Amino acid sequence: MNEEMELSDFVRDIIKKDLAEGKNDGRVHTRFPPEPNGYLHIGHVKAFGLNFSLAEEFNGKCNLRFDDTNPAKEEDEYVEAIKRDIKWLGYDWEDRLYFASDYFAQLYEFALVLINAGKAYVDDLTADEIREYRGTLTEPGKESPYRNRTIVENLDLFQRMRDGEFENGSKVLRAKIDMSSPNINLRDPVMYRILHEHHHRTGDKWCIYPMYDWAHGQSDSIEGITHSTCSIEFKNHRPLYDWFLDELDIFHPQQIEFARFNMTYTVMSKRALVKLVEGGYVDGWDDPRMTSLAGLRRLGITPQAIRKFIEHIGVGLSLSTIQRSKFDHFIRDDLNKRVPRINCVLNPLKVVLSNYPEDQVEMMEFPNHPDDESKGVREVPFSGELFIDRDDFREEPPKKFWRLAPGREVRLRYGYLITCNEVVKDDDGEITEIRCTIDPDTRGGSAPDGRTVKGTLHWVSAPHALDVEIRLYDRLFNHPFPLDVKEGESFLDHLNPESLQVLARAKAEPSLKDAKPGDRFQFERVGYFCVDPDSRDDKLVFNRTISLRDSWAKIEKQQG
RNA sequence: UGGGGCGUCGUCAAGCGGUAAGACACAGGACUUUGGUUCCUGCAUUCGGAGGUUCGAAUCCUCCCGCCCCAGCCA
Repeated sequence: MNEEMELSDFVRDIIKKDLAEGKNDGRVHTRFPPEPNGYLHIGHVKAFGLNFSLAEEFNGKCNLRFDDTNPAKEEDEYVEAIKRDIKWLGYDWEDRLYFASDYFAQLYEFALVLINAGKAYVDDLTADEIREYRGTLTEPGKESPYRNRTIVENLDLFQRMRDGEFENGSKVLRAKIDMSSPNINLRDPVMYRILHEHHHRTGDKWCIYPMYDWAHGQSDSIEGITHSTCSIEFKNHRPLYDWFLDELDIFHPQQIEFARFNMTYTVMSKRALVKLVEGGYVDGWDDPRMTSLAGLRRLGITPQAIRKFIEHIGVGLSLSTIQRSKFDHFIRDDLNKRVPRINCVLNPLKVVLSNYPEDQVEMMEFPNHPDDESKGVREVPFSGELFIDRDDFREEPPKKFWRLAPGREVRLRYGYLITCNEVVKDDDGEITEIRCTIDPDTRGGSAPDGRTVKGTLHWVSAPHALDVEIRLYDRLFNHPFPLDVKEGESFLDHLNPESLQVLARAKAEPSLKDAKPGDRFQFERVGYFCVDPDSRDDKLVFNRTISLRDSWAKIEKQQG
């Protein structure tokens, strides 16, 4: 497999062409412009991954710029969370951290230029009136009665808007373009609104705030951005983006739109994510079931897996819904290569080895990774009382069940071959333990006579086992398209009631004793797990990142 | 029904007039001290539909159909 494969898509084609033509003196400068009003989720990685990767690939730069033009929704908490998440993915804006609010003064000067050119005016219409005057999708709008105020009057009014003389909503500054344009964005768009609101960075210095359309292109221009990518819903805004830059006659970056993506069994809209958090359906923004980067991190997914996944879904203009299985593939693929193996029994079943010398303990050698010797080996204690998983024993084994059953011989991985001879039950008929005998000639797990067994089980020595808590996370929704709802339903109706199952009494091998939050392991034959920050010294908590592929489960399901 | 965008395997996605890459998923098989990994094999005579241009069309033209976005003083 070619790991260094060169990425190719229409955005990169545009840049290659620009470079070939010597545009922008050969510079490539991108930016990622999030609004600090929430946490980043996996969908955002497509956007910032693209921008930072473009800079890396074409020897350019990528800025991080917070688009903080609406003080009502923005907070420093989000600024910090967003920076943390981008860094976690391995991207670096170096010293180029900017805020649209850094440009408020400059933007104000630009507005004066447009007013002086007769291209912007102060409008006294109310929000409702502006909506009425705008027309509809099929009917043209009509001009505001304030549209032809003199330049002097506009200058005076705009100054007084800035000085705080007027109430919220009483006036706006609008661009004078074309009220009958088929593109509604060009029907005299609002450039500034009055908002007597405290801004997370500029405090109370301003009471007029620029709208996205007025701030964005000019901010790009100020930073010398050459290629300004954004999602496809801004396609209709590009004529406006271009209009402002052309009227101002300043450096003109190129806006390039691309499509977002959706993923099955999950929601990615900020609105939906907020609802999940605020409604208490999940435990905060970093709940491991969330597609927020904070959640994926806590689940144990690696940044490398996320990057690979994003690279593989491509960049285009069509809205796609990626199957969750594709993401799962990249999660497993990365973890498999990266993570050490360990033994952990999720649902313990006691196994007593009747012919194993009492009180004897042997240290068995386990490789930490079956395909990577450099990861070394470790010693694991073996004794006469063990735990195996309840799933690995059946009193009446179905067809194709290779694991332990009365009279059956199986291998304890890197231990011994054992045969089950007795099943012990309590008064309710519940199996409490099974009694087996070992073949003492099979230490390490292979028989000198060459006989083979089909089943190999993982195990933990009972007296040495660590008690750990396991949180089995599953998909948050049980519907592939949670947002597809019938009348009167909500996406919340598609919540999977079994998305979290806690196993409080799992048994892990002692090697895990010094594991720290964030450490990842493969529990052999089970799945990939990550130590949760909720862990305490006396009790480790593990989150299941993802299970191993399980072909036995498939067979069993087919058998009914 | 105004404007803009998109329609290629179940899902993503290459392709840009020369005769349908790749990935995931799925189905077989090999190997295996993880029913994991790995490795083979199979998986669109056909590109939303219908016409047309051409020696030749997923690629060009015409018409039609479907899906998405836009009427915030949100971004």
